[in-house]
Formats: sequence, structure tokens, C-alpha cells
Amino acid sequence: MSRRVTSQDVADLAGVSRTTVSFVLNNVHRFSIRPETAEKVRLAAQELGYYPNASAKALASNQTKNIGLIISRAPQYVASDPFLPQILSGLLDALKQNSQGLLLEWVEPGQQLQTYLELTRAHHIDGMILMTPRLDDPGLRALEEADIPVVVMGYIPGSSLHSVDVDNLTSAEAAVNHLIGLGHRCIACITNAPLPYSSAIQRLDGYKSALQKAGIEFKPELVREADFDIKSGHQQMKSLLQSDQEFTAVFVASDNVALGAYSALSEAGLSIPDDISIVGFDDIPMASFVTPTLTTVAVSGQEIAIESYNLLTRLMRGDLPESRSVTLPTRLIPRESSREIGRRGKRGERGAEKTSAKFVSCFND
Amino acid sequence: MSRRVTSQDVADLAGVSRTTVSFVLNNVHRFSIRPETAEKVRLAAQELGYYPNASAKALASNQTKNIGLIISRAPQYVASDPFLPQILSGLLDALKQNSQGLLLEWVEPGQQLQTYLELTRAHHIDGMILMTPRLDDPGLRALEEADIPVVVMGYIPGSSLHSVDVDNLTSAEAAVNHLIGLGHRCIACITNAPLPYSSAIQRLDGYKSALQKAGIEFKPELVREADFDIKSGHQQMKSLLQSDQEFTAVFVASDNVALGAYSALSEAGLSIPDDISIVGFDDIPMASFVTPTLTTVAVSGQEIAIESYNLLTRLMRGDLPESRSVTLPTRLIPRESSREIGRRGKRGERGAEKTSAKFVSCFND
DNA sequence: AATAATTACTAACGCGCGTTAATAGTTGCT
DNA sequence: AGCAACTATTAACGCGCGTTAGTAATTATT
Repeated sequence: MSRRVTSQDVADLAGVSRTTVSFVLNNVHRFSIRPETAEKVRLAAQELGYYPNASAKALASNQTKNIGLIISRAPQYVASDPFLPQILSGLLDALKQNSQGLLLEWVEPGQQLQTYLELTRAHHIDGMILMTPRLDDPGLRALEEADIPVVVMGYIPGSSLHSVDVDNLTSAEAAVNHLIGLGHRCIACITNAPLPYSSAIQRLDGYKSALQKAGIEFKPELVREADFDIKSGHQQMKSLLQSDQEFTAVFVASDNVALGAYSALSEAGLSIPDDISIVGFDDIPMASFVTPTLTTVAVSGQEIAIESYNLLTRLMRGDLPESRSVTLPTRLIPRESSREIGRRGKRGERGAEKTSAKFVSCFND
Repeated sequence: MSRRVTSQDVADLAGVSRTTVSFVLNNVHRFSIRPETAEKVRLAAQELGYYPNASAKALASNQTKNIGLIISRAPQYVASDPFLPQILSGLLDALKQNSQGLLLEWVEPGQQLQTYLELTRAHHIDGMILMTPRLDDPGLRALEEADIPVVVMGYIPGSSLHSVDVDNLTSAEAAVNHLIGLGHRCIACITNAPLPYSSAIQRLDGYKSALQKAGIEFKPELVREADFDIKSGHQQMKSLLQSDQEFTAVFVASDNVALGAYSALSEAGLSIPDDISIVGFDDIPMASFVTPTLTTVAVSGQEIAIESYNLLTRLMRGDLPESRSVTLPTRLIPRESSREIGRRGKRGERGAEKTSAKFVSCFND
């Protein structure tokens, strides 16, 4: 175990002072250094295999060169999040270009305030990106006056925090409009997550709004709340099928959850899109590889990540952007899972006798 | 922007010295502190909202309290890795219990050595976990004598690095044996990744070994290399179908890739398992929710993560474990995607005339 | 030739904390 | 009372680096 190489060692070998070494290696132009001196220093550093100590650098410069990604979700949900890799991919790529690091942190429910304070006050990181926070997160207030910049992925109404998000409401509306345009009138909805999560309520609102604009009555009985993972999608779809409600299409506000719905429909012997049309949300890689391919709203996790990072970078440089929030576009991608109603609608078979009245309303509009 | 709270402030408020504060907050028992003094200090710290500066602490104690997870894969592959969330979930959970942080790092191909040195020498982290390294990684040698502990997820033959892995070879063998037991004789293989990745070659070797033990000839024409993502699975399955080779089952060494194969088979109008049986590897959450549900080898990413972390922790404490590598068990989970051959084998239809000879070998064994 | 301005470099301090060696204060024993 | 053995606390140093204020050497200006 050889002793650690310090800048003093480099200075000694180059025959200059430690200060000069620092100036050269950090490209400080304010003090001019003779080119040959600089070269001598660089050579010495290379020869010794010198890497400046991260902690010392951070302490002296008050910059850790790390940004934090905070996940407001329990590990068991993290485990099956198909969106996380995309976010990470985008962030890692952007960070590498600025030779910054990514500190990943998961906050326990109820420990948010504690964790946020610890991270910001202890200066573990220079900036912070909050992934999928809950609206009722008790620590958000504190972050508004944190001493490091914060960017939220998602929208927190009434918060002064900067944020990046897709237009969940409009996008969900477009998804449901797509179904309405295909003639569907009885459209169920499975949310992507519990409603305290910002995206969940917005997508549900989009669903409601689309129905309203089309003059279709909103029925709470047609709504189910999923919980991020496939299993919950399966359960909630099953719950819908077991209810007395009739519907010919489902807007599932997350592809992952939608795949669970696929499974439940398949189990029930129902065909997509013959019996039920499905529209998802997110456009995860699998969406174009399932059978039938999934109609969905394309959201680029990488784009969200990059945009968040860019915003954060600007905040760290101290130049305040004019607008508090960035909204990214989405794109509806029609695939095989959604189709015009009645093309082969045999959904009525099950329990047709007792739901005939409602059934009419599904087709006669 | 209020001035940062330091331990001196706490000391002043509590009416003691900074040293005492340090002793109290770090639970140093070697010097005894009167309980009421300790209480005074704790109260003062709480009142001021004191959080010790991470960099200063790291510098003074030579411990960053961070461990690094290094991903040897380009961001575009990270983006569609269904296994990463499981690993992260396991790690985050374990880390939180020891109040450590996770630094995520991606290494560019060709930059491995550079990145490893930077991370270890600059002491960004206390320990390092290497995810899915390539066998030909030029930086591994350097890590063997790094000044921080390293654990590899996966097996690197001939390396002295500690490692955690599932028994890929035996597990793959079991998967293929399952197919052989169902009567299959012409079994194709699609690897999970390019062969320079350690797990890919081991799983392929397991496939070969199972064939050999069963007295079945290994045909290189029946092997394809996928590249982690679904799309590559789709492509390679297509490539198999377009070849002249006959086969009644495919061992796909990754569930994610297998789902791509599903898609290709579906496109080709072939049924799983009627025409082709499929066995996957990993047991990602989706495996039990696709139609048909996927027979696969269950690997717990979380377990791998936790085991890696435990090993790393022991190394960091300095107690060397007796064995260099930990091997975790797997479990074959038979589901719907694999079935006895010939139950409804109409796979011969396509190009039956020109492949009849081979075809015989698929059933007459 | 004398002074000012510029260039090239360095000594020394501070970042906030952990920790050792030393110092008062207290109790136990003969 | 007198010495030893603790107990409770602190002064002071070092971790490795960035950075300001300052010095010495050279060049430009009057």
C-alpha cells in the first residue's frame, strides 16, 4: 500500500510550488504560468499518477461535483420501474460530459425532510433532482429554500421549485380522445400510480377532461388506481372485469401497468383489441414488442433527464431561467392495441343479460 | 442565505469544545463523556440544525461513506436494462441501513482504466461494485491492486477480484435440460449479450454442456448473439427463423431478449409453445405476466446486490472472507412457454419439403 | 537612470472535521 | 495528608486542496 500521491509530490517533482500545480491542473488563467512550467507540471502529475483527492477538493472549493437523484419510492417499486433505466441513462450521459458524478438516494416515506436536509446541508451534492415526488411530500417546503439548486421531475402545484415534466394532462386527454375518435364511449381508466403522485392525478384529470369535452359522463366506478408495477395492473384490470361495469376500452396511464392489464385480459379470455382497446402511457421499449403492440403516449425518459440536468446546470451557474417549469412534448403512437369499436365487439357476452341497459350506452352514442 | 452551521457553533451553544461535540455525535466511547454534557450537545445540534459537512468529514476520516456502482455498458443499453432496477433496489436498501450513499458511474469503453484509477485514487468512494464487466476489460488488472475493496458482479476467470454471481453454467444447463426432458432435440440458443460479457459465454457453455451430456450434436448455426435489449432478441429470433435450420425450442439467455423473441415468433405466425418452446433466464417481473407466461431461470437481482454489498462490507472492514467468490442459487420456474414436443407440433409447415431430413432428427430422437 | 507596470511564482491561510496528546478535576487508597 | 488512578474535557495538529495577498524578477515608460 503505497502512500497517497498529493499535489505536494507533484510540486516537488516538477520543482515548483504546490500553488503552481494547482493553477496548472485547474487551468486558472488569472495568474499566468509559463508554458514550459505548465508542461513540466503536467508531466510530473502524469508520471506520478496523481489524482486530486475528491474530498479535499470538495472541501476547499465548496463543490462536490456530484449531483443527487432522489427517488421518492420504496425499493420494491424501484425494482420494477421500467422507466428508471431511461432516466439514469440520460443523466449518466449528460453528467459524464461534465465529469460529474451521480449520487443515487432513496427517501423513506416520513423521512423526506430529514433526508433532504441531510443531503443539502451536509453538502453531499451540488444540486438535486427529485424523481416522482408525492404531492404530499412534507419535505418539499424545506427544499424551496435549500442552499443548493433543486429540480423536480414532475409538477408540484403551488411549489416554487423548478420543474421538468411532460404535459400529462393534455397527453392523457389526447390518448382518451384517440379512443373516443375510434368510437369508444365506455372507457375505463387505470392510473399509473396512487393519486398522491403528481403524474397520476394529472393523467386522471386528462381522462376526465376528454370525457367531459366529448359529453361523456364520468363514472368513478370505471376508475382504478394502480401502483406502478405490472402486478397492480393485473389486479386492477381484474377488478374492472369483475365489476358490473361495461366498457370497450381502457386508458392505462402507464405502459408497465398496461402490460399487467394485458395479462388479466388474456386470462379472462378477452382479446385486445377485438374485445377491449387499450391505450398506454410512456412508450417503454416493450410497448412495440408485445402482442398486440401497444398504442401509447411516447414520453422520453432520457429527454426528461437531460432537460432536468440542463435546468439544474443553469441554476448551479446562477443564471435563473425565465420560466419555473419546462414542459416536454409527447406523441401519441397508434399501434395495434386500439381499434374502432364494434369491428368485432363480442365483449357483451359476459353478463349481457343483466347489463344490457348500460351496454346500449356503450354502442349507441 | 444563512451561514453554514459548523460544529464550532454547536460547541459554542452547548458551552463545550468542538472536540467534545465530535465525540458525542460520533459516539466515541474511548473518551467518556458525562451523560448530561452529551445531552446538552445533542440538543444544541438539533436546535441549530447541524449536519456535519460531508467533505470535511470524508477528508478528516478518510471515509467517504459512499460506495460506487460501476456500469460497464453504454447508456443506450442501460436505458433498456430490466435488471438494473432490481440491482439498485437491493443496493439502495442495504446502503440505507448503514447510512451510506451510492455513486453511480458509467464507464466508456476504452476509458475503463482511466475511470477506475480516478475513482479509486481520488477516493471518491470507499468501495466499488462492478456490474457486468466485460472479460476483455483492460482496467480489471489495475483494480486487483486498487487501494479500495472491489467486488465484481459476475465471474472473471483468472482474476483475483472478489465476485458474486449465480452459477450461470449450471443454471443454463438446467434450463436446456428442461427442454430436453420435454423431448426437444433441436434446440436453438440466443445469448443474452455479446460473448465478451462474462455471463453470456457461461450461459452459452451451459447450453453446450447440456446438449453434449444428452448426446445431442452442437450446431453453431443454431446460436445467435443478442445484445441485452428486446430489439436484439427480436432480430436474432428472426434470423433463426429465416435460416434453414429446424428447431422446436429456443433457450434464450435473458428474459428481456426472450420477449423480443416472442414478438418475432408472433409476427411469423408461430405459437408458443405449440410450435416453439421458449425458456428464458432472469425471471424479470414481466415473465409471469406475458402470454404465454415465460418458463425461466429465476435470478434475484436484489439478492445479488445484497450479497455483493455484504461481501464489500466485509472487505471494507478488513476481514477477508475465505472464498473469493460467492455463488448464488437459481431456480428453474416452469411456466407456459415450454411444453412437450409434438403435442401440437406444426412447426414443419414452413419449408417442410427442403428440410425434411433435418426435420426427422428433431422428432425421431 | 529611476520608477512604474507586468510577469512568474510562492507563503500562508482557511475549508470543517477527526483525533492525539496533554490538562484540569475528581475519587480511591494507605 | 499525599500519591496514584481515573474521569471529563480541551488545545492543537493534520487531512489535501483552492486561493488571496504578497514577493522577486523582468520589461516598459518617463
